[in-house]
Amino acid sequence: MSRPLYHPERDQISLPAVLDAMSDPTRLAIVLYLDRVGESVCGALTPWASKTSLSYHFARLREAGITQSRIEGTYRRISLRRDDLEARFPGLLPQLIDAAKQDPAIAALEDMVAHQDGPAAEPRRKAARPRAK
Amino acid sequence: MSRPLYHPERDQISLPAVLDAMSDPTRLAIVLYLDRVGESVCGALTPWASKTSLSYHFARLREAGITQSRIEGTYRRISLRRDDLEARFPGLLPQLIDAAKQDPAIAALEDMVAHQDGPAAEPRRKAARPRAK
DNA sequence: GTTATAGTTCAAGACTTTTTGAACTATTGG
DNA sequence: CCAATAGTTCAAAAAGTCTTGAACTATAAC
Repeated sequence: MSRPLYHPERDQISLPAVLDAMSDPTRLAIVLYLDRVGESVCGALTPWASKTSLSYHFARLREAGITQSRIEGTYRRISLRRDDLEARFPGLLPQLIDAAKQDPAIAALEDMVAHQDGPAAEPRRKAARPRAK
Repeated sequence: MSRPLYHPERDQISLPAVLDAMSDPTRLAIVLYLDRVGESVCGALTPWASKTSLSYHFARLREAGITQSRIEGTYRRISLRRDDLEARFPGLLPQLIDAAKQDPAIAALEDMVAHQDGPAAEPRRKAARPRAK
């Protein structure tokens, strides 16, 4: 877990891979969410799916070149690779985000996290509680 | 074979379905080809894949709402649903076509048909004899 | 009528995708 | 040290994708 996560080089990003990664409703909602909050962590989205399942989807986005993961302690801070995508396929990412906002099914998914009760977007380091059990 | 082929209504076109259909190199090349020639038939692309395989890919594009098939004799004349896509997801199709042109792997596939020896793009109907009904 | 052409449909097989839970690593805090 | 948290990895199962060839339908040419 300490070795660097795989990220394709800018020039290696392929259109079929990008579209394939974006063709899943969960992942489209993740991209919409990242577009809105800038940076997030895997665990912020557990309302959508299990931890394992999210790890899988985040890996697919990362391996397609859509996101980058920065390791920070036990967290992975994930964000969109806006500049690389813009360089490789100018205008594509903003266009896909725009289209996703117009698909009710995707927007509804995104709302699940948007209007959540708890502060899931920025998980607070929980002051490691006392031994209590 | 005489009943109308399924086409989703304009409002039923979903982004994940569109992106899924576009995430295959063969289908991206088909879209690029249709963008260039306007209208084509299934058999024009047999250099890329078998007849059965092409039928499958064309069905996927049609069922995602990306293309329309007009039955004309034994042919199906296939074209892009530019207006419907523009209405549903403004700017998306031109953007995807533009991006596809910048992916060497897709462009190379498209070239296979672009610079072909035979006149595969517009299969000549052998001058329908006066017998016509 | 017969034959040819354009395309679909079917079933099989190889492969890929996604979800699950259990086991695992790495880091933080006490 | 110990325990909790964040996330990955593994294997299994269910479902979906794509290619193939054979069988099929519908139209057109003769």
